[in-house]
Amino acid sequence: MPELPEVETVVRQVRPQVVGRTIVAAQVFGRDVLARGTPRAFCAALVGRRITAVRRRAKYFVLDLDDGRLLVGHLRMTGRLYVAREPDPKRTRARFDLDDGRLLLFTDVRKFGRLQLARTLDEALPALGPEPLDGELDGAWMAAALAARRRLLKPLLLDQSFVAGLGNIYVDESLHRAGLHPLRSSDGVPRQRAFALADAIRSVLSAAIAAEGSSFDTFYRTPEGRPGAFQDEFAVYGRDGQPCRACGALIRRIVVGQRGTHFCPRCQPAPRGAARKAHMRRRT
DNA sequence: CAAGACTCCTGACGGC
DNA sequence: TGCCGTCAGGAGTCTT
Repeated sequence: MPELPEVETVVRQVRPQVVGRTIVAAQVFGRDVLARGTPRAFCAALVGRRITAVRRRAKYFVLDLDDGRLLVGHLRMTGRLYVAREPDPKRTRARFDLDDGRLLLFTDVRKFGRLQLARTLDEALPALGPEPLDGELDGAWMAAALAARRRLLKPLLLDQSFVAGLGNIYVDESLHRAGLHPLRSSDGVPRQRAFALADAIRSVLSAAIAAEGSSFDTFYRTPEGRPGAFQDEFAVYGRDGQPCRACGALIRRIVVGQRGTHFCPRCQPAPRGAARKAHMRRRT
């Protein structure tokens, strides 16, 4: 699903196609496309605006407009943002006609994605943790941040107010690279492992961006229409029952916080009592 | 503060 | 073959 690497790929590929272009018409289709405001005001505010930049914050994409306002969107599960010559009547939730005759489309099969117009990023976005690739998220930061909380690693890393941009796939992959079990408590992580986790997050995300993201189902495609390639490098995600590429033990899948969670029982040793907890969760 | 449940939505998939 | 139940998952909200 679109996480940081996928959104970064979208932004990089859409940017050269729309920067400098002016929106000559805007339409919104269906309910709940907009996180805030009315379709009428949204569309009226966009017509005539020139797009001056395209960027990413966490899993949000941001289009800067020449009047200083921002078009902010989230792809959630199945959203796509891309430039096309022809509309996609079935899935399109918002359509922006550009002055070169092409269309900037926001499509979304499952309709969880949202758009909004804002004057500042702070106005549009909830509280977000640091960007993993901006330098702030280093070993020292991670060690202090983990120690300051008492939460299971898996849901903590999914929490966007802790670290921005990670989703289910890259949390599982990062924990495996760091040798940390998803059910471990954050305050029990040794300092050395916290440093390893910071490194793991950065290296997994960088590798995934280089591969243009992950496509393991029919949903995520780059704006240019290609699947990503990082699914070929998954160490644990979706590999339950298959041997760990590092040690040969069979990858396991459990549910943590209502999320499918994949790990290697040998590379990521369980904390005390974790097996019992997982067992009880499955029974209830 | 932590954590679980629930909600939104629809294509894909397993079972019979 | 075809119908139907179940699942997946980001993030907000509500409850325990």
